[in-house]
Amino acid sequence: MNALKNGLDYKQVLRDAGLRVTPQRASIITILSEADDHPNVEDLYEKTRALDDTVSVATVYRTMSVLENAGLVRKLMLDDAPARYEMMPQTDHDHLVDVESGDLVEIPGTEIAELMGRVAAELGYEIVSHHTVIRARKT
Amino acid sequence: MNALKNGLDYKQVLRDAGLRVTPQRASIITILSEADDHPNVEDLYEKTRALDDTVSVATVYRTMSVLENAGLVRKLMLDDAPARYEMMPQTDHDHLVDVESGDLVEIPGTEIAELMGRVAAELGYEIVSHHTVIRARKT
DNA sequence: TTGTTAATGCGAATAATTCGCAAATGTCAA
DNA sequence: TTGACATTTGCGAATTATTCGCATTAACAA
Repeated sequence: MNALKNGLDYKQVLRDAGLRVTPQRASIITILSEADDHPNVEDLYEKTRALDDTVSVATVYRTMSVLENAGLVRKLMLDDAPARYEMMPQTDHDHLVDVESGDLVEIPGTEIAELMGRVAAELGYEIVSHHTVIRARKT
Repeated sequence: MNALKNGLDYKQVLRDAGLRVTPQRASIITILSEADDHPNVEDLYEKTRALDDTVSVATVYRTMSVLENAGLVRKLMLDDAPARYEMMPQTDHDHLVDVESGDLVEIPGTEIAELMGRVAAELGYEIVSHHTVIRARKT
């Protein structure tokens, strides 16, 4: 009953990490979890406010940071825009930025992840995470 | 004789792009071209100053931006640190960040680039550029 | 050589993010 | 249940990378 759309029980994850389950965190996580785009802090702040006007921008920032460390959230740094966030996807994926429109497209599949694992292994490393960003234009 | 270590004649590239060849740009490009790490603006500014004290930080920023648009320089945005730069490599490569030490390792080879091209094509796009960052730890 | 226009240095401005602090609140042990 | 206490919060101020405005300088085409 605490499970998000992605199947994660965030309350459990927070507690397991020794973190507290606060209403602000719950609200922010709900909003991020329901977003189908990749919101930045401003987006998150505004949408969360509509649901719970006790949250401040600072808390959105702090929550993103906390959730990222807990492995629940992925931070996307693209171009020079403010950071965007997404719930850590169960099926990993990468991103393609349409350079004309600025649209962000998700690249499905495991092919990229597999290659990354192989490449890292060849260099004597084990992957913690990887992220590919392709900038492209429609053909 | 104007060719950099990577074989590019930057004066020609600048002129072809309708840009002027200024001493400040020359100094900055020399420094960046000789760097074997991936300097940020502060690094570049300090090293360039030792060679040419007419450059200002603003010009380093502007030069990086200009060179990036001209396709001579690649900007690396990793984590939350200030942007780093490298001369556009003739043999494309990606990067691996050692999460323990913060070291930045270059991943050689064309395998990644090839996969990216294929993946983009499947989505109906042609690649402008791509960049993969792997965060990993030594095994 | 000269006129045009891009490029520069300087310092101020901006924008995203972080911080300091006092008040509030989740959690755990009794 | 209650209390104690460390975490978390809101607020606004501080920080920091980067950009801008503007007057001056200098590249380069004619």
